[in-house]
Amino acid sequence: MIEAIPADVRSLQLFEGVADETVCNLLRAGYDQSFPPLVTLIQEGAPADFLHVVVEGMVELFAGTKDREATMAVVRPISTFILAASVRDAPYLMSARTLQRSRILMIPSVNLRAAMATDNRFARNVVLELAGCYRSMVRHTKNLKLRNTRERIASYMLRQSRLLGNVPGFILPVEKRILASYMGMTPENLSRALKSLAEDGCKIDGQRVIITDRPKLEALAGLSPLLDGPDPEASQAGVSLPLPATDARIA
Amino acid sequence: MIEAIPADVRSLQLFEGVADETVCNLLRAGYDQSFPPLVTLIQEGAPADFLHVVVEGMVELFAGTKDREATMAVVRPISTFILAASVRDAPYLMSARTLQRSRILMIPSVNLRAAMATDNRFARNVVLELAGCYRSMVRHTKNLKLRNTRERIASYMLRQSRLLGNVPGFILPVEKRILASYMGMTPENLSRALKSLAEDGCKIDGQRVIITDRPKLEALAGLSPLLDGPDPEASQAGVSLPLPATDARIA
DNA sequence: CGAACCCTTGACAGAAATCAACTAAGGTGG
DNA sequence: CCACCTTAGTTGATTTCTGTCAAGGGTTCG
Repeated sequence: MIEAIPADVRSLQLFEGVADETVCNLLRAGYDQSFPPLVTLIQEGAPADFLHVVVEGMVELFAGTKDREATMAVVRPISTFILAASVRDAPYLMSARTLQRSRILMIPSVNLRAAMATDNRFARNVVLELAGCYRSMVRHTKNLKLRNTRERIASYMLRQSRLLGNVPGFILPVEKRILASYMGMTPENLSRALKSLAEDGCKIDGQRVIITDRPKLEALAGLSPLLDGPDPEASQAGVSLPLPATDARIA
Repeated sequence: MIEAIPADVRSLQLFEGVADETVCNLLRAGYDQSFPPLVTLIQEGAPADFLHVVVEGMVELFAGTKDREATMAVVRPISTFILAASVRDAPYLMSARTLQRSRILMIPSVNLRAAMATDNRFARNVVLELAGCYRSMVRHTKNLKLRNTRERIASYMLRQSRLLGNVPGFILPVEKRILASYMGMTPENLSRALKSLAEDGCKIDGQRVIITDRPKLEALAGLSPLLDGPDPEASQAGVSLPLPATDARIA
């Protein structure tokens, strides 16, 4: 299995500069599995026995009470998730389910912590990764508190555009109902708000998004590098397309 | 100055089990200063040159756009803040100001990172601290997304009560307007909601809070260990009184 | 004593959730 | 291949919630 995931997983920021021995030990202890869509990988509240890495596919992190549910992030390759619970040996605070057929690498938390103890560079990489996750969550929270729905949507569209190289058009990477939940609104509200954004420089047709008036949209979003970040930083940066993916840009 | 902060700072989780030499180096490189109330310690967007530690007093972390502002957390002794920006050498995502006269220990980020490189135990402590901060922020976000205003307030009151040992009565640790901002609502709304909570088992008179019907209040809050956490975990766990403070409990 | 400032209260406007109905697309099984 | 079912998305009507504006009480501090 080490041979099966050579470049992709090895190129994780988490493993950058780390001794091959450390990485190999982690990978040997881990499991590499494929899951169909809509499989629950993690139940919030369960003990965090494994660090998860999305190698292929797409995973939703969500949380809920008995009658409500909220999407917290969508993780795309190659990224880790629930690192914090793993290193603390604490219960998961979020559940995870596959949105597509996904290939997941699972590394036992025990081995993760052992690797941190023996390999200082790896420990520091974990620090950087966690700090990125933290900052990503801070941004998300700031977004929720400081912007209203239309502003959140506008900023999301601009962020997507930037991730693809400031393209004027792209395809939404996830279903709208998930987007709505991620941004803290109902699907109905998202639908209406999307329609109304046409007046502010952003037209939506199905999954296709076209930014028709960037300055106007930026004015609405009140775009700020502190809220939206010039850098992706974290692996789980939210509901985003972190890579200039093959077919996401449409214009 | 090392002599001036022996037990308190040394007892930080961050320094637990760390070699005296590492700690001394960090403290020698740091500055220990007192600030009057309402001094801005950190401006969001500025480079993170120092890790900050609240030794005495109280510090508010907040974020804002030009016309809006939101309290993100209130930090009380003995706790660190903006650790994530420090280790990543990235701009602060939040501003910080003193709410009371406060004693702040500032450790240069450069030294922090150097200590991580030379002392593995310290690096792992940073991991744990950051993971705690992350989880704390996740909880805060879940709170915002999954509960409405009255539920958020009810759960806050129950959490405060628990931190003081499940006392039925206590004094609010911060001004209501800050509480309101922290919980994502306007002061007017908080005021009205607090009044209405009398029907649900929680009476408020000025700064004094008395839980009159705990089961009823818990039912309203939908209290769950995953949302509210049995453990404080992070140093900046929000707007809370993490210690059984001298005069906070009133009943 | 006056000036801020926090908090509260009321009236109102605006935003968002809810409920319900309908369309469209994709998958299943006959 | 088609009828059927499920589900995402949209739209409209309505209610509920929340923010805004305005005013007044109380406290602290110079």
